Amino acid sequence: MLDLKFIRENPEEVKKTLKNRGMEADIDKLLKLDRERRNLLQKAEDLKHKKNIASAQIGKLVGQGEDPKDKIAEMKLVAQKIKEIDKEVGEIDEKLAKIALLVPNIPHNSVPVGSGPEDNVEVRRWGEPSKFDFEPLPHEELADALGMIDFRAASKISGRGFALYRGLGARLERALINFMLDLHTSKHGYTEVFPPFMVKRECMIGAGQLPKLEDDMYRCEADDLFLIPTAEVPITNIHREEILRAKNLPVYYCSYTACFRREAGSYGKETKGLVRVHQFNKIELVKFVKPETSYEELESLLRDAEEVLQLLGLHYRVLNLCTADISFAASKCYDLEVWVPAEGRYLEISSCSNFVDFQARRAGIRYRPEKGGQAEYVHTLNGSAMAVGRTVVALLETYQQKDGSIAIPEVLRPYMGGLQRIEAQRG
RNA sequence: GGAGAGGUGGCCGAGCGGCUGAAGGCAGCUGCCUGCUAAGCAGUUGUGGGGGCAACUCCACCCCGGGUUCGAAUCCCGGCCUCUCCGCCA
Repeated sequence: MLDLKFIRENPEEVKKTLKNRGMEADIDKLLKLDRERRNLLQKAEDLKHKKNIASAQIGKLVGQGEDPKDKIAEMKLVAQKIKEIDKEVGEIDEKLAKIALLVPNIPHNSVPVGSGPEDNVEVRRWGEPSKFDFEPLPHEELADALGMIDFRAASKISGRGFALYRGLGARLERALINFMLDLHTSKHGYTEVFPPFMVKRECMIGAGQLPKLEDDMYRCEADDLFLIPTAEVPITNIHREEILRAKNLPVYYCSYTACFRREAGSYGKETKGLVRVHQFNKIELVKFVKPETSYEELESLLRDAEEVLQLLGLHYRVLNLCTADISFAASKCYDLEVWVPAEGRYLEISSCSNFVDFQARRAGIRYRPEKGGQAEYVHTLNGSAMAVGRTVVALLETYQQKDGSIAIPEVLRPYMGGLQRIEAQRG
């Protein structure tokens, strides 16, 4: 959420942002409501002032044993009037919030202006696409042939868009999770967190997922709880409505969770394999930092994420997303795209974003500066490091051998019981 | 699921219809003092919003939402959360 005062004072910039992002929100109506609201507020406050003074007088008179009947009768009317105005203000507040929650974050000036994914700017590439002297197979075929993933069983159990890992497939998934968590906790200084996978509505609003994306969420209606679409939601909300100590900043968390997405509206896209499923595993990095450091922190967050792919020896590129492509709550966002040989293209595998004070304002996460004084909103950042399922996709396709087996990268072997290669299994 | 207790400022904790934006303590800040550190003394410190160039001033906020009242942190109703005991359970 943007500061209402900021919108009031910079309506043109906000409108420009909307245009650059290809989004809509009725800023003029917002401003009109804001004016009405302040008008009414003024009236209500004058009356309240009157009431407060009169009440104090009445108290005094009663204390002196008098009976100020007239005054009480008069105040009764004033109280009635106040109630009416307050009700009106409440109605305007609701309308105002509805619009304000739909206004996206202002992009940083280093974000390229664009109208679609084609305008994203490639920042760098690491490694090279692997070369094959045979036709590389897609991951779902490899995984099936090796008995690693059973899509048929998954759909029997849960319908389309789910995966059931078995044997070394399940082991590989677990190995990747442990490898990533170990890297971030022991080398990059993140504190591991294992949060609930179901969260309350206000957490979804705080992290900026709602009200915009409700259709894409799984919701448990009886309790109004949501299955998390990413660990970002529970982790960001750890410090909701808190004032952090400056000396404790920055705070780094990393977390493994399953993620649940309905993927409403994307039927027909990427229906095969692990690329787009309703439940997947992800390691997420989340930072709470002082405002003046957040863009540096974004760069180091990005490096922490990149290191996962580098250690796994997977070719990737880094994109600086353009205004049309960065998420609603982000001011700047880098995507990591990993090379998937069978398809001969780059696949989004991580997204690293700076939200500046946007989430913090929604969620009420502040800190007290060293010198004391006013509490200020922290800046929040997060990034995937990595989406595990898509890492499996890239890994299988990149390390496939002519005989259909998969070579296991060095760093994963300790997590695979020393195994160097995945070959066809029985059962 | 049943029976109780409770949610007050950065933290702890008093208050239980008007003199309370809220005692006291801790923490923070500012002076003084002190070889340094620690301690001590004095002062000061909540958040959000409105108006004014300003000093300033007004309004709201004691978990959230309603209600009673001229007046609510204090009384009533609903919700959320926490704790204790019983039951159930991986």
